[in-house]
Amino acid sequence: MTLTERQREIIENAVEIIARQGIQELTIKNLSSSMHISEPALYRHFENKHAILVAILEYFAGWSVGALTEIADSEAPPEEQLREVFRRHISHFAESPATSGVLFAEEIFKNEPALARTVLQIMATAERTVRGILQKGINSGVFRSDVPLDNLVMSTLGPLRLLVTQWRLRGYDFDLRRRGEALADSVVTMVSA
Amino acid sequence: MTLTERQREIIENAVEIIARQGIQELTIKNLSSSMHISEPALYRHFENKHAILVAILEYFAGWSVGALTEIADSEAPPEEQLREVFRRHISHFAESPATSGVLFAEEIFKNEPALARTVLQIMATAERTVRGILQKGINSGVFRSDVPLDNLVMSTLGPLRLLVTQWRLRGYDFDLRRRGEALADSVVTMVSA
Amino acid sequence: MTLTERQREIIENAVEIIARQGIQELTIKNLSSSMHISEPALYRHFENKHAILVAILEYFAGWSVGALTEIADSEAPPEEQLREVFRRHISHFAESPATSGVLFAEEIFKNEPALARTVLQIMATAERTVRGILQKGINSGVFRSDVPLDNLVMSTLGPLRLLVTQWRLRGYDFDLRRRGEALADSVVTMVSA
Amino acid sequence: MTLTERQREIIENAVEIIARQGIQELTIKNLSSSMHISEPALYRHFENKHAILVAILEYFAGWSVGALTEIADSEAPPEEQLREVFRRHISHFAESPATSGVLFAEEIFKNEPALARTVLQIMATAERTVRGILQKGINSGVFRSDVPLDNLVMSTLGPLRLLVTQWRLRGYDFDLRRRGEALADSVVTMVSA
DNA sequence: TATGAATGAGGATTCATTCAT
DNA sequence: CATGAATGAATCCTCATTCAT
Repeated sequence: MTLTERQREIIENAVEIIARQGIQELTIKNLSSSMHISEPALYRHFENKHAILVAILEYFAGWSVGALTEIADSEAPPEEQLREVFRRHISHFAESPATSGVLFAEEIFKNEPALARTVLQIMATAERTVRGILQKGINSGVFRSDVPLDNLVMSTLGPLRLLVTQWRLRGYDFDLRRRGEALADSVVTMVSA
Repeated sequence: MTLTERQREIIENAVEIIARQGIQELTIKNLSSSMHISEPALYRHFENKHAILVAILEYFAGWSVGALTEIADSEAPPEEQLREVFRRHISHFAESPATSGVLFAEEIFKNEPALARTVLQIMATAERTVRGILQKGINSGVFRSDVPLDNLVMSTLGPLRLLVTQWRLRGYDFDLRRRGEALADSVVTMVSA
Repeated sequence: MTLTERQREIIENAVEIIARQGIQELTIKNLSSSMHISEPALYRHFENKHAILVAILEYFAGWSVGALTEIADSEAPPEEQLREVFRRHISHFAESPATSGVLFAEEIFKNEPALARTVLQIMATAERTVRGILQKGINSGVFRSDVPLDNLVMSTLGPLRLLVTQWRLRGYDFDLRRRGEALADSVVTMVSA
Repeated sequence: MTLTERQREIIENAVEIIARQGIQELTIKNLSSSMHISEPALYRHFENKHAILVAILEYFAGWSVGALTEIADSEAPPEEQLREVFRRHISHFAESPATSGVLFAEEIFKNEPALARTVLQIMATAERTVRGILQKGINSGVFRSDVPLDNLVMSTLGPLRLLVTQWRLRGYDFDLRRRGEALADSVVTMVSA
């Protein structure tokens, strides 16, 4: 499912629209006009609107799985891996703020069960990876064991999501990297034994 | 801004639709037919669709502020207050699952700046209250002081939000109260000195 | 077809709306709310909207026929009678500017043949009266006889209508009486032998 | 602001509808069905209904300004120019009776201030041109000087408007050209010294 | 590869009117 | 005499999509 150059441009524009104006504004008309092409032209590149949404999600799924796998497979100690989970996500969002509007906005895909499932899978992958990291840390005694692993996972990903959500809702008006770094420190501190 | 009986019914139906099918499906047609009335009939009770969304948000804002104020004003110790924040929210969602789809789904109101602002205010109120509780705990030495207060707040509300989000996305397929209680315990543990 | 007090109020309000906002804005809702009553309440006084329009026209027809007959039956010399035609119309409009918007706005009643006919009758009555006055003047040698009577009529009523139309379109921003008086003088001058 | 072929067809149909049934019947549905296309198809050619009305007015404004300028710039003597003003307008209306319903029906555009202003401008242009012609005639001693110029203008345009209005209201049931020619003669006679 | 023109379905909203109270 | 609640029909307009070119 590799994308053509044009397809990439399209989903970038689509993401931008979703981020800036919400999904309700992601219409074929808006999308095509943002690309300075005609509406039918879009259909040369994607079968229909659904296919565009699918591509958006797959794009993120690919990035997410890739990034998380890389982290989990690294030699770094668990605390560092945890920090890296924060760092990678936050870097990604800081570089293309638009994406944050899509990745954490599950509502968007509610109407389309197939997409909703993909979203859940992306979330599940992230959870699984973080759980793995935490488990390693617990085993090695770096992370606390007085809290159920599941809740430790929530306590890691929850704050990360909330930070990004607020950043987005507030119009990207604070320094995400700085706040993200600090939050990662705090989370690691709280998670540590 | 007290609602008539009929207005309450309408926003209940609207919330239900948003929760079950997403906002894209909150159309005047769907809403009116879910109430077994004609479309124009809705306009006797709300000036327009926007007014319905406003009413939904105000309804939640009212609930939220009320609940949080009550907690903060209680005599309970900080740990207990924190647990109560979890309990109240989770009770509310468990009783009317539909509402969770609205309260944590900021995306919904993206198109309408006035509504987006209200959402931010609701979030801000929650944050302020939790910050107050945490501060009290820090002062009394119950909560840890080695983590910036802001991040402590994120580490409290982030997991709560994430839990509810997952519950919703998974079709309410787990026992929110039990998981919520456990999560509250964990969060309190992690936040404690 | 005598009107109740309430009916008179209603048609006055209706005329006001037509004058200020155009017929497109003459809706039952606008009309009832301008009277601070409910919509169904209007139906106590008029069978339907059509009946309101009929009443408006009959109201004007009555005034117009009355005024013109009085003038034609007076003992005044033709020039004076002609000036009186101007004066009476202009006084009427100056006193209730709203009415000008209805009386000369034949378009308004286009959709309803019955009403269109009434409008034509009102116009025809005015023409007939003016023709009579002019004929008298021609017979007595005061008015010129080198122009067909029909055209003399047009040259009398045409300018009057145009003056009122412009006054209305320009938002009643000039002194209708003064301009009307001057115009009457000019018309009499031009019509005189 | 040149129109495409299709746009011209649309405004011709729109004018026809206004003329025959009144503006109240100029709906997107009526207009599109009169063109044997679907409603949305119209929106390919005009952004919205307002734009259609604007185009109608601009079309007339263009014609009107053009015709009047041509007349005023001609070498013909003032009496002849005055007659030409009548002739050109009347020819135009006789050829496409529909247009008369729009050009002299200011009420139509009442709701839309922008359009109302355009109507006033068209009227003002006509007035200015006729005033110029009359002034020339007065200067050269052909036209009378015992009547204020303003009123002379009213006495020229007023009858012309009234004639056309009556023709339209009576369902185009008399020979406009013949009556127009005769009226022009009469007006010139009355305006002459 | 691109587009101009078109469309069926549906969007929110307003209309005049009715009816039970 | 008045109203709150309701409605069928119609309003303008937008949607994703198609098709001939």
